[in-house]
Amino acid sequence: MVRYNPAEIEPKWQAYWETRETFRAPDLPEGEKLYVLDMFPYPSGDGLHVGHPEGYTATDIVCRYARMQGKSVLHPMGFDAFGLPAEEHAIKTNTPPRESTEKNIATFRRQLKMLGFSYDWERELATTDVDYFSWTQWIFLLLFDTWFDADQQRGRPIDELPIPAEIAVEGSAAVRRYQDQQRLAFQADALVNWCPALGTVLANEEVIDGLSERGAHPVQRLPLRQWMLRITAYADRLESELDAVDWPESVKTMQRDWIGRSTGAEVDFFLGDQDALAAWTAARRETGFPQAPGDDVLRVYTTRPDTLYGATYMVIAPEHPLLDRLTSESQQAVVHAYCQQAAAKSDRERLELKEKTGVFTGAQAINPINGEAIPIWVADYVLSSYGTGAIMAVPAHDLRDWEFARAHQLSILKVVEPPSDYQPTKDETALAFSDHGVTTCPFAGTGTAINSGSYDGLATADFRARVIEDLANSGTGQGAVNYKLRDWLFSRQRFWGEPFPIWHELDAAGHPTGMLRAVDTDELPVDLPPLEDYSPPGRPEPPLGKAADDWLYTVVDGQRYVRETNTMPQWAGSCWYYLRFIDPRNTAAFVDSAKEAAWMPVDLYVGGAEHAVLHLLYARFWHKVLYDRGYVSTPEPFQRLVNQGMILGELEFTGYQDADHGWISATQVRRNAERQRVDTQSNQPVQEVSVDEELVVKQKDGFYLRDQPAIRVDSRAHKMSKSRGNVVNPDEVVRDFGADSLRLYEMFMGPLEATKPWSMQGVKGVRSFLDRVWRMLVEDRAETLQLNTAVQDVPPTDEQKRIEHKTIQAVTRDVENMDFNTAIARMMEFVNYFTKEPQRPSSSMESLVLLLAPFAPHIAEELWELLGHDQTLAYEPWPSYDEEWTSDPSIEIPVQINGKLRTRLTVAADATANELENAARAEEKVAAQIADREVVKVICIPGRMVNFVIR
RNA sequence: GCCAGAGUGGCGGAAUUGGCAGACGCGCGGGAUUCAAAAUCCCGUGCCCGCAAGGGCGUGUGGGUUCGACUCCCACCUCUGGUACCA
Repeated sequence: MVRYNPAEIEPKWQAYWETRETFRAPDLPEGEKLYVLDMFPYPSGDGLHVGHPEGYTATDIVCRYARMQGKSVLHPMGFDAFGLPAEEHAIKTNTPPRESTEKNIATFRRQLKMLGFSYDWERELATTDVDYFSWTQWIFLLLFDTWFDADQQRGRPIDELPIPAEIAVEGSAAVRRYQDQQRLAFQADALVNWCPALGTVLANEEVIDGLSERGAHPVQRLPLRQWMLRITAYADRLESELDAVDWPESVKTMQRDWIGRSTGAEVDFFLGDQDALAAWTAARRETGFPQAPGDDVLRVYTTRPDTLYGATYMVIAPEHPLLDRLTSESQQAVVHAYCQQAAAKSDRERLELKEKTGVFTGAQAINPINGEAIPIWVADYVLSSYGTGAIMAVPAHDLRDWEFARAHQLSILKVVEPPSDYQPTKDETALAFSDHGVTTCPFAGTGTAINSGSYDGLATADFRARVIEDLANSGTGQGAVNYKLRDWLFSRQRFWGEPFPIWHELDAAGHPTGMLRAVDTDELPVDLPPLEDYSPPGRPEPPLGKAADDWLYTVVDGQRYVRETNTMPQWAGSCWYYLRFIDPRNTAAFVDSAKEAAWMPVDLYVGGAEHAVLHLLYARFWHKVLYDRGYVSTPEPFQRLVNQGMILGELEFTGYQDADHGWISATQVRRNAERQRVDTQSNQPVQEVSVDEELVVKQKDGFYLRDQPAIRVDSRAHKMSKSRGNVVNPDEVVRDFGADSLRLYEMFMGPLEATKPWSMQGVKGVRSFLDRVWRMLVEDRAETLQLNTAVQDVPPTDEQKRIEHKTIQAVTRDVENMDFNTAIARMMEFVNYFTKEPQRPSSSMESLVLLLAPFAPHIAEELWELLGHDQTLAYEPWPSYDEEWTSDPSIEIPVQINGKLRTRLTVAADATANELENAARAEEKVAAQIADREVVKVICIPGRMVNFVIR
């Protein structure tokens, strides 16, 4: 008995591929190239998740198919291995994080190899490899050496930065400081999440609702010197160049929303007395609108400069630099108290309290459009980090300003008349109020100007254009663009990350002077130092501060320096790994230009949708800098992107119970505003309870408890999680069913991009398909491996030939479209047909084996060998089909009467409309139905259908 | 709230362009084989009425366009993901 035994044949073929280097990619592509990339995994201690092989199998099929079509394929794999879990493990066990990281990588590598993916393992890399992060540091230095030329819209070497004369005269230190301000990698104070109880700084994702994820300790926001990357300089290009890539529209939209480009104007409001206004106005007319606002004005950004006449007050953020100067003596106490309170609140808390709080500063500013003085308030609904951190409030035409004005009795002046047929939006009506029987609400749309002096009667768009021109002429404003995108906070107070290749200059007393020195590129890498202990430092400082002095300090040319002790975030390594895969062992460059130009861009990039914004935006940013500086040949790194869907746990029945464990029907459970499930009658939260399948019975509109037919339960699948206990382990699936079955099942579940639940029965199903494939070709009752006697070297019958060619056509088309589920269904049909055939032509069997090979490569290689071949099938030509054999000579078509199916008709495939109609009329059933009725119309679509419209 | 995407049998899903709804698989029912079981093979399987022939109803809900709608249009409901005062 020679049964299909994946445990035996899978390791056999994996060893074959490895020893013969079957999937080694050439340095340079020969002929048509295809670069297919998987989002490389973070090697967690839990090992591979069944979600990983979903995308990996899809790309593997694409690659194996492409090789059989004669393309040069680059298909690498590596590990995104810096990260928090390894550092936490290091702290707990006081062992270097590299140890656990390497152990985890070994597990991942074993599991990936066990699944038979056709990676070129010679190119494997981990972001934690010193050879790799040496070049990450090199790229950081390139960012450090680059400034963004806004006129040319590209990054240029810092040497080429024009130095203003007034700075040049101040000497070299001033020039260096000026340069440092313009670099793409620069330093700034930014708020960090400092957790005193844990004695460490936390990443944003480690803070939940203002408490630490671990231990739920309070977290404070502290300003700390941080490295930033000037991604905002590239905002325009990051947005517009999305047009050129073949990505899901939803991902492009998410990136555009994240970048959040808006256009409007910056306007200066004079801060002096009315008496001084004339002089200021005259001066501005002379000098024009200055680059920096100066102390005598409050600069605002607005997208609606057409509403300038409706500005009745101004608001600045609590962190605004002018706040102290603006605050009048009498208001000092309230303003101070307000700012203290605002600072204590986390961003989230600020949002949760929806009321618009704020206090008057005591100061006023003069509106340049009409010379009127309006009060300046401070309120935390204005963000310091957007625009200029100050706004002109137009309560009549901005919902937030309206709410604030209503709460603080500030005046509201209408300056835009809505179109006559305008219906207020939901949000607008929600804010309506009635006064003396008149109801008013804000209007945030566009319309016609009123109460706006000489601009009255202008449409919003025209007003906008005109007023921007007028503001520019008077030197009080100019058109401006703003982005929601912020500069990228690039440092972490962590050990397990890439060290920055930067020295800080120290003065005689050992204090930093603020001057920086880049590590020479020939001194890279800056490796991580060994530490005595990995526990948090207990101060809001990085753990690298604990390194030995010989790592921390140096002296160059008599000048003493201390190392930068922050490390880079996990995103850094994943920003450019796709380039290193092209030339992973190069010691002279991060990638050889000829190889880069030959392989780039990545033709297909597959991974989870969770990276839709950050990873993909950061990588595109780095790539554009490398492009500007001439190191890569394409403006975009990833030509085509596909997101694989999430794999959920097995389907479960979920019931709901109240606090006393009484059942509540799912029909009366809703999510409240906080996304908690509550009983709609009592408004009390309910508990989710998993219900055994046995206790559930199906009724017409859903599932109900067998014992309590009034209680409906939900039937759904949940995310896999350790706590829910529904995690599927790929090792076990391979042990029980084999890698080919796992691969095949992951592809058979449904469309690649869909979210879908796991089913172990489904795995069993595809395994029995592979068993059937095996028995179709193998004599399983024989003692030794031999071909099934039904497999014979005979030409196929016409019918067999049609099945074969139709299958090749369908599978080819489906693989091209990445519709792997239907491709597998077509192969199942082929096997269902041929297992019933007493004679199975070996040529047809070979076609099926080749079609199956990308999906289930181990069994395919084994059967290929059995069919008498002594070479791998990895480079065998993909089966071709003949159009002539993909259609049947006669077909069955439906006959409808008034659009309802009445009967079917077997006709020649090329029957004309006339022939169809006559054949249909001759059909007994049809004749009976149309006999005494008037036939109004007959629709005959050759090859499709016939429809009689009768009265 | 806003922006995407989705809703088809008991379950996963299929349906080139508006043209036979439910391919393929799971599950379930029946049968063959077997001392028996596993495995395998064969038949059936959307729901309702009917012994059957046959008929009616069916792609989240309500409406519309069309000879004909899972597919196109309008409104709504539910779910999933993203986002959150960005002036």
